[in-house]
Amino acid sequence: MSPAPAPRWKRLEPDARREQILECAMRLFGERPYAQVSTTDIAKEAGVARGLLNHYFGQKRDLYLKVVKRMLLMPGLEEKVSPTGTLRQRVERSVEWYLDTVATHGKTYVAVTGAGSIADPDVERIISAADDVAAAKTLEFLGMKVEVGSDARHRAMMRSYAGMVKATIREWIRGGTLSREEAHLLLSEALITIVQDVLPQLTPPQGRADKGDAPAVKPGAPREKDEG
Amino acid sequence: MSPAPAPRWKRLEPDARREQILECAMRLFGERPYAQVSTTDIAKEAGVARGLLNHYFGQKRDLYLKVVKRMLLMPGLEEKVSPTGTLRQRVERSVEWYLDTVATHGKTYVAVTGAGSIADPDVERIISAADDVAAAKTLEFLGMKVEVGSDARHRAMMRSYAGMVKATIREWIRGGTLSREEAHLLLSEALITIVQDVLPQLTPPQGRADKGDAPAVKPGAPREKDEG
DNA sequence: CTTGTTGTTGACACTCCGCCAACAAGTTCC
DNA sequence: GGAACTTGTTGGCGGAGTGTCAACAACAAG
Repeated sequence: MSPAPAPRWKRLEPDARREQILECAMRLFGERPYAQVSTTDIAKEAGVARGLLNHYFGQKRDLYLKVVKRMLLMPGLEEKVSPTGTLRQRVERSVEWYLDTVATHGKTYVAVTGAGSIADPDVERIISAADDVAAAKTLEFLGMKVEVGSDARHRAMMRSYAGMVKATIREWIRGGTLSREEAHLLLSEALITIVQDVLPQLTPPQGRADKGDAPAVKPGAPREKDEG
Repeated sequence: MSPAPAPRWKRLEPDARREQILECAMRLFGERPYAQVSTTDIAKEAGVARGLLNHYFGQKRDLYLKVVKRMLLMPGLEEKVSPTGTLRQRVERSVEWYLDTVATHGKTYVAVTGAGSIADPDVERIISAADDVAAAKTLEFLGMKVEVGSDARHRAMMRSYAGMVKATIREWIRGGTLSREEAHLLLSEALITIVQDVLPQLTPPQGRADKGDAPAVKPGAPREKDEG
């Protein structure tokens, strides 16, 4: 009889194989830090040869970059909530949405965004870019669209705020030293202060204006809606 | 003549050699991330054999731990400023002092504390402990000494705030996307909000108190400007 | 079955790290 | 001054991890 070739390994489409490897890598990188995950581990987890990782993703760092990108790819904020209500209400909905989104990713989000990450300019660039996108969406949702002159500093301050967001989520997810309600409270109050008190104090690009002189958004009097 | 032995290498006291190696390690770890600094580089920089690093510091990670400890060893806050004046004045002096202290360390501080660090539980533990010390000093200086019941959550929130502090300093030191004055503004306003609005809202250890029950400052009723 | 395409493998070479026995600089004692 | 001892220091060995590449095998087409 024909001795049923009994293939020693299965042959997959490049996209399917790529996806499978990526999922295994995401799982392992979420369990332990970058340096503790060897390419051999990932290959064993995926049931393939180690060389295949390099074939599909190049260097180990490139594979990690793909994991980070996948992890930071979140559904848009503007699709879930509508920019109505007071500034406080919108801020609290934004924070709520972000905590919900992070909760689904859990440990991997903390591992990817936290200090427990790889020290690499490319990784930092990607995370920073993702922070910028989230910051822009949040600012637009909050009705803080301002002129381009001070946009760079606005984004810088939102990146600073993102640093607290990550640290807070780490306290919440990992050790449970903060409850979800406490994290929500902290992040909401801080964001309100930044949007309402700090950003308007920035001196405009041309000429100096003292505190509360002529900011794009006056403190305590946030504009209602300007996106429609 | 006596053939001048011509020693091929110099013999140092253990403490002196340790210090010399540590300084070289601090310099290199400040220039590029952990993984990019090989023990061979440090040994070459110090002009010693690579094995000597292991002899004095154990593993490479242990040497990095020493660098982090040295970097986070800062002069005490309470010695420089006295806890007088309004809350805002004390907060601004605290921030001022911290920015001054960090400015002297510069890049290395950013490299050690930022996301561009090693992913290691020990390192995180040390950084977290240092954050706790700084947070405790700051809270005490600000006169926020509270009962031990909610102390754990206070420290957790201060660690969250520390996340923003590091991110802000990174924006200031690295790219210069924020000026020192802007960093000062952001960190001061945020710290005031946390100390004044957020921490008092924490539910006491025994029994729950709803929002606005008896906090020091009610949410939604922004504080009066106490700066002039 | 033969041929061709290409997803996949296994081994080789290189780098980096921890370990350790041997070595030498400096000290003490005679 | 020289011998013996202490100990700071070296250099090489072996293991682990990674990138590369030619050869192989699974599958499709002729």
